[in-house]
Formats: sequence, structure tokens, C-alpha cells
Amino acid sequence: MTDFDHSSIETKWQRIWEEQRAFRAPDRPEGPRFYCLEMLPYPSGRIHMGHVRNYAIGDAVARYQLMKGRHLMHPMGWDSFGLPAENAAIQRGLHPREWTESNIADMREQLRRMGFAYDWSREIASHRPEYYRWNQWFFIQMHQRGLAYRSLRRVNWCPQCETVLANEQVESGACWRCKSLVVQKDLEQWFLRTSRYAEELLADLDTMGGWPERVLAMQRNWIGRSEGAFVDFAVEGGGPPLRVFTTRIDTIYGATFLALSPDHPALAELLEGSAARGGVEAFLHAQKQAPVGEKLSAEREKEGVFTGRHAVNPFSLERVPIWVANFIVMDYGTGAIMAVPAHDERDFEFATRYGLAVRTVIAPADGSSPAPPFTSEEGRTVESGPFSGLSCAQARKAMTEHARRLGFGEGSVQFRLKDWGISRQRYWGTPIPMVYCARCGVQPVPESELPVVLPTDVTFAGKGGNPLAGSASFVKARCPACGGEARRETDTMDTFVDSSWYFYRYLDPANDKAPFSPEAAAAWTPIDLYIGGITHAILHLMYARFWSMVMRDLGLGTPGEPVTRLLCQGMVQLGGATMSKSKGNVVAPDEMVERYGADVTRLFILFAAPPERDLEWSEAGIDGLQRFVRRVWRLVDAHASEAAGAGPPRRPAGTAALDLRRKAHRTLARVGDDIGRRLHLNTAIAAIMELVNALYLFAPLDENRSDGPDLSGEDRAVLRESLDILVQCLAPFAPHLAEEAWSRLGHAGLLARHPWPEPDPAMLEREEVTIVVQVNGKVRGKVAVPQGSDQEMVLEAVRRDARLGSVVFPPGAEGPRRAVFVPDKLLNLVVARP
RNA sequence: GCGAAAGUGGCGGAACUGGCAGACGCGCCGGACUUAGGAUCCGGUGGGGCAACCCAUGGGGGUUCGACUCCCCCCUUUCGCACCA
Repeated sequence: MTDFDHSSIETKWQRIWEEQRAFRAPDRPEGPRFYCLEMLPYPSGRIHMGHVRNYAIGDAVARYQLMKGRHLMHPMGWDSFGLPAENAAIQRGLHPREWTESNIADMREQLRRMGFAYDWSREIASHRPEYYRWNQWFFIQMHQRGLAYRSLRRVNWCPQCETVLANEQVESGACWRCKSLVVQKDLEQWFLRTSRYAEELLADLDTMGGWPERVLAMQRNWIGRSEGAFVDFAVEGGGPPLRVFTTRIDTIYGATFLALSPDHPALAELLEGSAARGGVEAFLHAQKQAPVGEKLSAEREKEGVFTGRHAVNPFSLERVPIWVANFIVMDYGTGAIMAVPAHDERDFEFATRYGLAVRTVIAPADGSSPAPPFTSEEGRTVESGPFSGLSCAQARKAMTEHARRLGFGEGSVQFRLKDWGISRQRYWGTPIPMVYCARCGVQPVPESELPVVLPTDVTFAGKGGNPLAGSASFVKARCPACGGEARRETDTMDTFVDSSWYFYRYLDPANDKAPFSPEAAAAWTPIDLYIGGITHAILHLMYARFWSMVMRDLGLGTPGEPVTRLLCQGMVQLGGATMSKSKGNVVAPDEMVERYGADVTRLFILFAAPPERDLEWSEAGIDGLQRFVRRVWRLVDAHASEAAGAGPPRRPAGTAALDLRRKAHRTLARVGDDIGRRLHLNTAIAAIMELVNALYLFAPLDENRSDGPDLSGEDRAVLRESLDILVQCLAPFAPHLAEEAWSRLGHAGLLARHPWPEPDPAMLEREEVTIVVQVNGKVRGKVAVPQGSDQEMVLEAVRRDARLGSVVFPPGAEGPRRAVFVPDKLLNLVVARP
């Protein structure tokens, strides 16, 4: 009896896998392939339990698919640009590159010790010029096609990080990273035109059956498509008309005022000569002071002020006052609305506060007359001039057409999805490859001059501002058009750019002519399974989809949708909160590996909960997994010598042996299905535990003997087969243990690359099945009958059953009125109730 | 407010297409082996009666021969969006 020394055994197999290049993926797979991808980590320095869980899930699937005979692509890399490196530089005086590279080295080592089956030859890191030059290349391609543009925008600004934040990075008014209150600022920014793909991004969601419903819902919500119409209201006293967007043009006869965003560009002109000018300007000033968080809140009191001007409703020709209101946001629609207090809650609230008219123009179909505001679309228009009496849908159609014909409006579709602002005023990111020439304007850096490399002569003072702007050598540039002096763009790209296409670079990581070859992309994508946290359900996954569509349109051979199946694993929590360094509730994977080994750690984290569910960390159960590993090891250790000599089982042996064979083959089928189809890794492990229990019953171990019990030759063959199956089932979850056991059982070659066996169909059948016997739906007993028995045969068995017979057919009572029979499963007898 | 998911023993969780609720593990109880065991093996373990049976999957209704599973209402929790016109 030898103990399972996890430390030496795990190290040994990690070395052998590496030496034999066991997980190298071919550049061009021939035959079935599987691309298993896990979200790449930010190299913070240490891996945490969230990583371990993510990668243990992916590794189990990857190893299983490899054994199933598929060419496997299972790469790993580093999302290595970003703010923490810069902060570390400020705090420790290290260059961000040194800090990052050293973290990568540490974390790579930690991942190796977990025994994950990665093809490390494809490793990428986004902070390396070989990688980010392609960010720059993509940017230039997009710029040429009008997909990248520069625009002055009121942006969200984090005063702490001193950088712009995308809308997506503002969480209830605070910076998503540092939580400080976000303010607004006008800045020239680079944008990517995600809006051009809004329709496709939305429409595809309906076809993405391999994604969790909640992620699809979040993305739909985020894209936020609304069908409606623009309507132009002429301004009384001249000037250009005010254009509003509405989804309820059918209520336009109830519009009693217009409301403009405080940021509306037409305001200045409207206010000229208006008596209300002073009051409006005071209001606007007060609005500007309000912090962003408050500004975005729905609970905020609705406030506004009359501009002193009027507009004309083009349908009713009525005069309506023009107001400025704080609840109108500039970046949706036109920044101006027609307010219909009778049929919109917000408009109603505002009208009530300021004593504005409320006019009902929709009558509910049921004849009721509810108090305003009611927003239902069930009903007909009333008091709507020639459009009265139509259903809301009809009215919308007719009115939109009317506006179009008369030239004061048109149908329009609006999206909540905004273009992606990618400019960041940081050092540690991809330089945006543009230069500014006084004569020629904004010019892209020629492709031959890529990459634009980050300079090293920068100081990280922590005083704010972009360190890049302080690098004279970097800022000074030549204009590609005229050759004159020019100034280089110092903004860098949002790190979400890096992660939007990295999974294609893995396929062709050394390519220095293109980001990747179209052949490689076509051969390996779409990704079969992508695993990561739900935190990326919107941003990263939306950008990755957008980028794939752009690359497809650039002719790079990528599919429009990059991911066939998405698994969002739950978070690892401690004390009800996600583990995080700042909360101080982390458990270091290193310590677990040291104490229990990688196999036990992996088994535990996979067994404790199904992958999608949050997992509350508790070590209470880990002893069970350690026991399990030892039990497996003892089985193998005790039986290896005798089992090694046995051939395959020839014929059904005794009942016990036959039962064991069936158990083994059922386990094999179940584990395969649980990993390959259902992704229920916890139940797969449970099934393997059952097989281990069955093996112990079949061949009890005697502590006083070094060898196993006395078994017949046939029993030995069955035992041998079952042990082989056990070890193979275990390979995706506890790969080191499995390899060691495999070799102990006398097999040559790596188990990791050994074909996954097919269960013997004969062993999945049973000649006898247990039928549940119910009376009026209540279980009253069970009978054993041959598989495939019909109803009569089962009834006969029930009659013969000593106990059941009298329960089901009590003397003197009527027999069953009818029976519901599910073959091989259940018989339900419906009898008259007493 | 809108949207999504979840609620099952002391605990983590099973039950896939409506068909034996509680697989598997933790914990606990008992036994075996032991100088000892916090090692190992075997058995028990939802509740009530301790037998037949009855009750039980957040609560209440419904559909069905049969509901953890489907439908309606409600409660709780978590997550996402939050004045989107």
C-alpha cells in the first residue's frame, strides 16, 4: 500500500504532458475540432478561486473533448493592459511592463501547478507590441471605413482615475473600478461606430440558442431598440423647427408642451430675446452642478423651466409651450420630446408639478375611463382630428405616413446602444495610431509604421493627466501626408479593445503580416464553448460580437457570431460576498494546492455546486473529496497487479459482476453526457463516486492484506474493465491521479490522449426493470418485471405480489377503473375513491 | 418601476422530456477493526407514527391518472437596467 503523494505525482505528470506536448493544437485541424475558451485573466499577480473555478470547468470540458477524439484548441493568455499596472508603477516605482511581466510569470506558474491542459505555445499578452500593433491596424481599417471617428462629446469623467469612462463603466453614477463619483466633461474622443451593427447585434440574439437566456435578455435590453417617429415642431417666431422622437405618435393630439434636454443645442438661439432667459440660464447652471449619479437617477425630482417660447403642433396646429426639463437626456433620440401628460407617467408628473394641461386622446377599448396617466396601447384615438377612432397601432401608421408626406416627420428606429468611446487618457494601453498636423488635419499612421510603440521615457508621478503626454519623443511626430511636424495622439485604447478579438489571435499567434490568417479563423471558429463570469455579459461580449462582425466585413474569415455556446459560471463567494482583495475575503488557491493537491482542489470546486450557480466557499466539504481521491487510489493500488493481467470480460459473469459492469458502463454514459451536453460537472463527479462505492462493494479491501481479495478470473476481468472506466471518467476532473492510475493499471501512453470509450449498449440495458405501482397517483409499491413487459404482464405481477395484490385489489372492492401505463417505468391504477 | 434567475433535509446540492422527491457529498448517529484514532471499512440518517400509513420541494389556487417540474396570484432573495421619450 502506497500513499497518494499528490505533490510528486502532480509535478511528474505536468512535466510529462509538457515534454510530450500533449495539448498542442494543430494549426489546421482535420476532422472534428473543439475550441474551448475561458476568459483570459488580468495579470494581477495571483490567481484566485474565481479563476480556478472558471478554468477547472473549461479544463474538464477540454480534456473530455480531446479524449472524444476532437482536435482541441485550448489556449491561455493575458489581458495585460490596464490601470492597476500604472498604479503599481506609481506606488512602487516599477515600470508597468516589469510589474506586468513578473505577474504573468507568477500566474503562469500557478496555472501550471493546477495542471490545466493549455497549449502554452499559443500564449498571448495584450501589452506586447506584437499583439497591440493589430489593435492599431484594426483601428486604421475602421477609420478608413468610417467606423472610427473623432467627436466632441460630453463624457463621463472619473476624477480619481483621471480618465474617460464609457457609459457601460459608470455604475449608478460611480466609476466601475474605483467607485468615485463620476462627473461630466466635454472632450474630443475617439469612437467606434457600434451603432452601425445595432440591428445585426440585436437580430442575431434570436438565433443564439447556446447562450443563457439572461445574457440574451441583458443584451437586448442594452441595445434597446425602439420603433417610433421623428416629428418636427415649428418654432413660433422663426428659427429652425424642433425635432422630437416619439414611440407614441398616436398620442400627438394630447401633446401639451415640448421638453428639451438642458444640453439641447437649440437652447441658446431659443433664449435670445426671450424674457425668460435669465431664469432658464440659472436653471441650466444649477443642472450642470448636479453630480452625474444624481442626474441619472430615476428617483430624482423632475424639474424644469419655461423658455418663454412656443412651438406649433403640426397635427393640431395648436400652440404648445417649450420647456427645458432635467429628465430629458441629450444622448437619446433628439434630446427633445413632445410631452403627453395623459399617456406618459413622467410627462404627467412634470405637468402636475407645473400646472400644465393634461388632455386625454386615447379611450380604452373596454369603455372605462381611467384617470391619467394611462399608457396602455389597447384602445382607440379620440379628439384626434381626422385620425380619431383608430386603434393605436393604426393611428401610428397613418400619422407617421401623414407626417412623412407633408415633410414634417418620418418613421425612425432608435437604439439605446451608443457608439463605443475608446479614448483613455492613460499610459498603459494601446496608443491610438493617429497624428495631428496643423496643415493636413488628423492623419492615420501608415500601416508600415505600426506598431506605434509605448515610449519608455515617461514618469509616473501619480499627479494625474496622461503620462504619455509628457513624453517629448512620443508626442513629436511627422505628418504622414506632408512630412511636416505633427503631434501624436496620446490617448490610448480602452482595454476592452484588447479582449474583443484575442481569441482569434490564439489561432495564429506568430503572424506578423496580419492579425491572423483567414484560414486559421475559418478552421477553428466559432468558439464551441466560452466560459466566463456573468460580469462580462454585456460589455465584453457585445464588443466581441461587434468586432467579429467588423472583421467578417473586412474579409478576415471570421463568423459574425464568435461564440456558439456560452457558459457564465457563478461567482465564488465567502461570507456572502464575492471574493476580492479589497474585501479581504480571499482564499489562496496556492494553499489549497499545497495542502490537498490540484486534483482535490479541482474536484472540490466542481463538485460543490453546478457551474452556473454562485458558490459559497466552505472547506467543510473538501475532506470528502480528499477521501474520495484516496479511495480511488487505494482501489487502484490494491488491484493494479491482479487486474493488469486480466483481459477483457468475455461473457456475463455472476450477478455481482454483471451489476458492476452495468454500473461502470452507465457511469461512462452519464459522465460523457454530463460533460459533453449538459455541463453538469457536479453530477458527473457524483456518478463517479457511485461507481467507486460499487467497486468497494464488489471487491472489499482487506487492510491486513497487501493484495486484493480472491477473485475468479472472470471477476478479475470485470474488475479490471471497471477500474479502467473509472480512471477514464476521472481524467477530466483529476487528471494527475488518473494518469498515475492509468499507468499503474499497465497502460502505456497518455490517458489524456487516450480515446474516450463508448459504453457497451448491451450493458446499458437491463433484462429486469422496476415498475413503480401507484394507486390514484400515490406510490403503493414496486414490482420487478422483464424489460419491455406490457401492461397485462405488469398487472399480473402486481396480482402475484403478496402485499401489493391485496392493496391494489382489496377483496370485495371494485377493480381499477383504468390504468395509466408507462413502459418500463410506472403503472398507475385509478380506482373509485371511497 | 422594467427585465431575468432562484427558493427542495442540519448544510452543499440531485431529480434531464410531467412518472419512486432528497442521488452524491458534508455533518451527525451506530457498528467493525484498534493501545488509540481526528485513519479505514460497513450500516443508518426529511418529519410524524415507529406497523400499516400520513405529511413534506417558499405560500395559496388550478390543470392532470400523476406536479419540485406546467398555468395563475402572492411572498422572499439575488442579479441586470433604471427618467430611453
